[in-house]
Amino acid sequence: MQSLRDMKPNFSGPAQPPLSGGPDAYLQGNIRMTLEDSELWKSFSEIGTEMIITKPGRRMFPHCKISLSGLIPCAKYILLVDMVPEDGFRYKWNKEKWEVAGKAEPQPPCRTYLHPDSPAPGSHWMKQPVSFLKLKLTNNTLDQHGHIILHSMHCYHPRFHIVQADDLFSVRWSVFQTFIFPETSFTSVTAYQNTKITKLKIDHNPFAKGFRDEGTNSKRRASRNPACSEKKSKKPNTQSRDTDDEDSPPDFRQSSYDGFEEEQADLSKRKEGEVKEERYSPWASEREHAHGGRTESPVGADTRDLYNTEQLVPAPASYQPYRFHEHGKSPSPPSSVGSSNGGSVRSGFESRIHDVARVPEHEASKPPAEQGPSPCLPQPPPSHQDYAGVLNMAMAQTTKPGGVLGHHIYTPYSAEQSLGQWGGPGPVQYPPPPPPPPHHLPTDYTTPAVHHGYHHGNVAEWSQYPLFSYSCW
DNA sequence: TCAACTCGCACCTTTGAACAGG
DNA sequence: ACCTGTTCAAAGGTGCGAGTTG
Repeated sequence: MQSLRDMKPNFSGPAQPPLSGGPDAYLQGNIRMTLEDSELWKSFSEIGTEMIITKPGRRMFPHCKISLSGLIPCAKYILLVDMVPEDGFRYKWNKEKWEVAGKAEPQPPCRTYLHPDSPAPGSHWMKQPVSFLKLKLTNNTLDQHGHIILHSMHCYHPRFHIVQADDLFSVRWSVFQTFIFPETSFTSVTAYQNTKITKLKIDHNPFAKGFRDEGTNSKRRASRNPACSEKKSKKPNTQSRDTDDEDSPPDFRQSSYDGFEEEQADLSKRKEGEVKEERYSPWASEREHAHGGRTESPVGADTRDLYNTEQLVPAPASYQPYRFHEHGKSPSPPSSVGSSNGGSVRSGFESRIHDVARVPEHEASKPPAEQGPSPCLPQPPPSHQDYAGVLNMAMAQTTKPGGVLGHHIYTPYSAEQSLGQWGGPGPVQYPPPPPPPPHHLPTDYTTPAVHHGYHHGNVAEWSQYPLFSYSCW
């Protein structure tokens, strides 16, 4: 397991003080997050994970499931997940590979999924793996169910946030610790593009059991398409026209997901992350960027480094790039992805800093080659990238009278419980308007006063706006 | 023309209520 | 009355493939 700091050799700042000297050092010290089903995630990531998004919302598979340790058993924590764009591009599936198809669409309203158990004591979170099974993805920008809104043919990765907070209202001035697992990056699609992914999904998702070759539905498929019945009865994946059998990891081909779950008992299959110092809410961070702090200044970089809220859990090189940038016409092999920026992990890192820290329209005008290859590749996230997920949220908020905020957090509470929204009312402007004038933030984001000063609003303000309309129960 | 998207379908798992038995 | 286990139906999660859209 590698820390974010390890992946950023250029960030010359002193090894960041673990903030151990601070008053909240006790809660920063040794939180550990482990991705369950890591091997399954890797098997998808090696091919290029795709997640179906639909208007009514679709679950992720594999779904996000983590284990936690190092929490204070009696202290309450809130767990959140949001989706962060990997870059500023839209992709298309062309000839068995992903290619850049233009600039990314304006980001939809950023939403955060709150684990239904939140808030709960550390002992609760640590006693068993925490599943985000009910998290759903949608491409419906007008979604009213609280699903996470994504654009199709774009690349994202989930971010996990742990906040020590007694209740939902105190979250915003609590300390965030953010974790990322590179192997969880995925491309959102409305229909599977890569038949290998389809096959993996069918093989491991119990709900898709009916599509397995050994399943009872071979008759159904045969009846639906008699012409192909012979092929389909022999091929587990009815869509597969490529070399599935050879290319798919044999371990996953016929095994059931249940079986895989059993295998997961082996801790070696997990992916662990160590905590990095976390100081303030990622949303606060993004706000900083949205206020003009998006930063290209070295000072800004140092500051980000010092107070970075994101915990990177780097992926092994084995499931590196599968996606090619088309720029320059010739798709570069996975190994060349990093080299375009110098060949180091750091390179991809920096490229993504550009990708996410800028206004999409802006970055799209840049030749992708300059920005570096992308996406969905298990790359170390840049510190800027921490803020990407809510960048447009912050922009929208700061530009719309009344403090519109696009970052919605949904909780298990009922729709009737209008606990409020993360800082603003109503629908976010979409696409987001231009960023507001620069606005500097103090470095101490841990005090409520600071949050107030930056439009985090107060409890009363939140409670005006229905937010927790989505129950994951 | 075609890629992306939507929708209805059949098949499947999950969930919880209802019931029986100890 | 309580607990446990079983059965069953409803709800909802899947990918497929045809049709639609831009």
